[in-house]
Amino acid sequence: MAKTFVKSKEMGELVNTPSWMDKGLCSQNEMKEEERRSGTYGVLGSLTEEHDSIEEEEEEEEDGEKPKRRGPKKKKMTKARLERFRARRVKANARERTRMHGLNDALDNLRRVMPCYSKTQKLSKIETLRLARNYIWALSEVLETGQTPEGKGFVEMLCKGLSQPTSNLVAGCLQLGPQSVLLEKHEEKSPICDSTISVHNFNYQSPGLPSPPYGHMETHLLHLKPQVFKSLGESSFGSHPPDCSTPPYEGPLTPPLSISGNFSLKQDGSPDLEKSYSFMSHYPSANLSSGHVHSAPFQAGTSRYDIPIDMSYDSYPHHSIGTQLNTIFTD
DNA sequence: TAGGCCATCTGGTCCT
DNA sequence: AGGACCAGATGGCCTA
Repeated sequence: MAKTFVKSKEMGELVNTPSWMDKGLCSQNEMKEEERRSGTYGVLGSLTEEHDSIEEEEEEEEDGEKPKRRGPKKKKMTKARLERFRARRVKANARERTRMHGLNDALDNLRRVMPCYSKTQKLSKIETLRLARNYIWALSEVLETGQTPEGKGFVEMLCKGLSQPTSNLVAGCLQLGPQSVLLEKHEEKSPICDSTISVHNFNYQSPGLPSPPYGHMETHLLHLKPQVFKSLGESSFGSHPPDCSTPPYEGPLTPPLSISGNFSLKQDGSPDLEKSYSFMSHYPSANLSSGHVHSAPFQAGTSRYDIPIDMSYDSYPHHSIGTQLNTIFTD
């Protein structure tokens, strides 16, 4: 169990055993437990030369005949200094924790405005960033070319460079019709068991949305100028896929689906992030029992994100999406 | 059990 | 001097 204690490269020169080893502890975790018990969490692990120098200092005080060292004299680490050092370290640890929590909160906020937000299937950090990049890129394409975001190319763009599970998740989310208002408690339920899903008709009419990306994929498009919508017809993203320059991870592209989104709007038309729904809740039990449920055709059954898909869309307000979906699936 | 993901601690560096 | 930021190390948890 005891792992080799490897300090960072700078600390690699130290030959002293770490304090938690001195204490006969098997691991840093045991050390942490010890520190928690003793109220010195984050302190015992901070083996430093300063720490060592305390003992040297005490030795020197006892042994006055020791030859003096050359070079810059190291500051003596008195007990008071050590206490200050420890206090500093504890404060720094707390700040670092806070900082990382802030970073994680920001990532959570980012997840919420992604087209496949789900509390039950959280995207990893790296996948969140990749999807965000793709999302920006895809929406930019919509703005520039005026092409429909309902085409396969759009989903291809979103999934570019994503891992297979994330691609499944995104595709699973986007291939469903625009229904939205789902309370958070629904998100905790299994889609199979959830029979209380309400469908919200999506007819948002413009104006004062804050800067994107807030809301549903179509909500984003409502920011576009009317002439852009005029040209929304058959998707042609697939015909000239934008150059995705630098994904460090080039996962396989997944077959595209149609899109919807996952945000609901408040009465006044502003996005209601609190009610953003989970993709897991997209599947009304009526459809699940009506024989229209299929697995997503992305290595179905091999992913933990595999989800059932209602291909009929009979119950969804946007029949065009359902029609397009059927076309895509029958390709 | 291996691998992915994550939280935390830590020391170094840069900036105010 | 102290804080922010960063990257390396480590161990826990979870899943295939």
